[in-house]
Amino acid sequence: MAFGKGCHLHLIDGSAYIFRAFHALPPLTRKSDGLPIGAVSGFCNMLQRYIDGNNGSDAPTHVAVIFDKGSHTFRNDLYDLYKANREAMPEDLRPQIPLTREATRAFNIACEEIEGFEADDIMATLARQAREAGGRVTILSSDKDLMQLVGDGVDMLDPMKNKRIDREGVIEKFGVPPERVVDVQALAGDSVDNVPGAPGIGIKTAALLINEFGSLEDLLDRAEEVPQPKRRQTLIEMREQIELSKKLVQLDDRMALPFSLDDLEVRPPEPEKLMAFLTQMEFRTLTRRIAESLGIEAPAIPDTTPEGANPDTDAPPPPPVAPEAYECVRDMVALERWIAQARDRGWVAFDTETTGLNEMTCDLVGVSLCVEAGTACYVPLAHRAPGADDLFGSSELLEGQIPMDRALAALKPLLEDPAVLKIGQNMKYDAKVMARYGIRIAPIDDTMLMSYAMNAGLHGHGMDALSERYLSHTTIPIKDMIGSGKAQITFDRVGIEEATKYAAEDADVTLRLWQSFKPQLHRVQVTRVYEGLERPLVPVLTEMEMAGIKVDRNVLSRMSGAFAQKMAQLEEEIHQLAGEAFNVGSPKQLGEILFDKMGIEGGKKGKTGAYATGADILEDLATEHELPRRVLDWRQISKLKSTYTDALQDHINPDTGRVHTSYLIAGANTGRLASNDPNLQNIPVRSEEGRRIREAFVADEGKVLVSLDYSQIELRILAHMADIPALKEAFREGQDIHAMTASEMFNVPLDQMTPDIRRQAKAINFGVIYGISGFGLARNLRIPRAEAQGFIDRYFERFPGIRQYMDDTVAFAKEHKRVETMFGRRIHTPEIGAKGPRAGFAQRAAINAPIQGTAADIIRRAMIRMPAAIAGLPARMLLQVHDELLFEVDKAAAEDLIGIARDVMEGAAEPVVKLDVPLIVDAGQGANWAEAH
DNA sequence: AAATTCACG
DNA sequence: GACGTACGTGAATTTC
Repeated sequence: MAFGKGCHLHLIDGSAYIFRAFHALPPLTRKSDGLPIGAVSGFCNMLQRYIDGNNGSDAPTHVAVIFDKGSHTFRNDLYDLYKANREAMPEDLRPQIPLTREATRAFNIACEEIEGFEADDIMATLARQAREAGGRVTILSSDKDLMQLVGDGVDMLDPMKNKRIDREGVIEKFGVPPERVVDVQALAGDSVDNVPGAPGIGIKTAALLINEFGSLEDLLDRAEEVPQPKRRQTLIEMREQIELSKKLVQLDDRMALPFSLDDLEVRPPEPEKLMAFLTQMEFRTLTRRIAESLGIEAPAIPDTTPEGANPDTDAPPPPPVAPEAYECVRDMVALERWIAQARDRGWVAFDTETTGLNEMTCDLVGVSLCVEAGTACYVPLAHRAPGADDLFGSSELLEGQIPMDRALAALKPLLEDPAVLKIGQNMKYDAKVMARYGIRIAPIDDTMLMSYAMNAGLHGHGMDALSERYLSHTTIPIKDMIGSGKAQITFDRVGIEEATKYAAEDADVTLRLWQSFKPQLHRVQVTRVYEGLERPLVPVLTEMEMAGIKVDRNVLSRMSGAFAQKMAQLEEEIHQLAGEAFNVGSPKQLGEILFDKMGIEGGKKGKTGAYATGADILEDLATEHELPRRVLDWRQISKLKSTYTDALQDHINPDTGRVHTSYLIAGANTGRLASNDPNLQNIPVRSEEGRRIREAFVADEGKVLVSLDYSQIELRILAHMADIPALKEAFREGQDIHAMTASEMFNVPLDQMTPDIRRQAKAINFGVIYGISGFGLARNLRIPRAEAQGFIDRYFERFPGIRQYMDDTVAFAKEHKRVETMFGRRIHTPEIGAKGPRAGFAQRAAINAPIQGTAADIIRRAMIRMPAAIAGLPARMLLQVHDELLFEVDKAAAEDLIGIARDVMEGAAEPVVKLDVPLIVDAGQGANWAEAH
């Protein structure tokens, strides 16, 4: 039936339905795989209720559900801050968006959306068309932005309150009739959509003014006549902003639509299609109820699926990975098609190929995208002919590649689109590479971090291993592309066809892993860990790593020279003492000199049969002999020179003059970060000589380095977790914890404490954190083993809760094959049931992990909150060293920074965890890291 | 590539 | 009665 006189059009505001459904309902997940499904369920319920309510005389002849699509509309072109303060879509809602489209179609209701337009504009256009054709319109929404459409033959219906809004209702709400609503909105502005309006004027004042002057235009033209001086001034000065606001709130009812009113005719339900969708969603009650109302038998829904099953129980299994099938994207038309597909889905797996492993120095060679298992492409951007170098080591780009700038310009809106989730494996790498090309990828998911949150301690989290383990698929080795060793080439020299298979496979595998992991996160109950402690760290670390820290090459190079001299001198003395020249750096040769030639008592070690010559052994020998002392000195300097003063210089980035480390988020089993390339978490500090290396880490001109570190954080956590009243009390009183321990253990009053007794207690305190043993403590303190064991026994007697904690933790580990931090991070302990020496090892690791891991979680929380907290200061967070954060800040703002950052760190456990002991942060500042620490 | 050593928390 | 032995990392060097 053609739309015309007597017809009645219903327009359903789909996006409003979804958000209502999402926020009104408790989170609900699909039983078989944990897919969040609450909003879809609520959405279906609302649609069903809508259909049930349509039996009256007022039933529609035409109906459509209208959705928003894309985040960029013509309003963003008018005003780039339009809807800028809108919060990101909740993670659990995102995957449900496409499902609501499916649901609408399953109900056999027309479902319309147009890229780059808001649903409101489509509804405005349809409403106008319907009126002009002589029909009536009802808009099912409560959105006040739509009230401007109400009028002769058009009204609104709030589906939740079942309240009809007509002309009178609009006047009640806005104080003006519908045709003046935009004028009021233009003046009042809208904080939700970030429409500026006129400052100081709200809806009430706006309505007053519009009623008095007749229209916005008249008001602005005759603003001089407004009696209130402040108001008058605002209207005159802000005229442009007000006019812009009107353009933002004015709906476009003249859109060109690719469909007509006739296409929206009400269609009878198709029970099979609807039932298929509802059962796939596993809506038991809803399926039964709708089946009843349709007068058919409700299909059975399988109860549940086995662990590790494919998430889409009703969907066919994904196709096997087939690298030959991947598309190579060589022109803009094809690229735009892929981008559109990604937008349609709301997610895309993304991967970059580069010329190296260092994100700060490598060049982008190509990117790959995957929108569905098996449907992936590679976009080559900078491949070159193999070997055909010119004098400067470069060659012409190969034909058939989209120019880099054009491709990136097309990809940027997608990669930055808040409505499209970008899925990666180790996304920090890709985020850093793309950031150097001016693209800030967001929002993201990361399969490496998902694996880490679920399976830390069980296996590694690299893509090849994950693919093997969870997809039973062996990925193409990178060696097949670039070779290895001396003949290794960079990825830009790999043939484009070969590269397509390799690169697109990575994106394909990443997407498949994501589809498998995403529902598992819920099932395993680590969603909070992943979303709260892993994923948010990616942008924070990206910023820190790209900021880098300034290192003074001259300081290092001067020290290097001095070290070389000292080493040469020591080497000569060592050779003389040995009576022959040998390589002091060779433990094997040193062992032979010491134990064979010089005949010192000592033993072989390990299956290699080599003598052990570690520092502790040489330390013992040093009391009797001179040579070992010199070797120890030589080794210390050699270490400082090779690892620090020399190697560090090679890490100074020529472009920035700074050193950019890279943090591994999923490196350490306990939740700690690890730093590499270079490791800036092990810069010397314990020895006076080594400490001076920190003088080379400097603040930029006009700035200082600020260091804040948690005091005794692991002992505090132990005191809380093991619930030791004496320790908790001591921390609350701000006492010297090691002196207190010594006093308790050895019955020495605090005022008679000696440094030596305190030192022993300190060693015991640390030993407890590591899972103490008599042997280990004896070796550490260099005392007889029996005496060490005596200390431990006494410690457990004085603090019986410690033993209890250790026993409980090991028992928990044995039962669950894992332990947990206070924030729910899981650390697996597969070796806990082992026999022999490995048993003790696994038990100590299990005892230590919750303590070390909880401390790691706390500083992660501080780091995640830090950027927002210090946003107003001229400061940057540069480094994390487990319990320390290092900042660079303008001199004048150093104290402000210390105050704010300290508050963030000391309060980082809250509100999730309330510790019985305070967290205390010490701070320092200076021109270099040695001074700041 | 493995083993050894040593820097850090 | 013997086994080994403090927790977590990364990097440079030598040796196989």
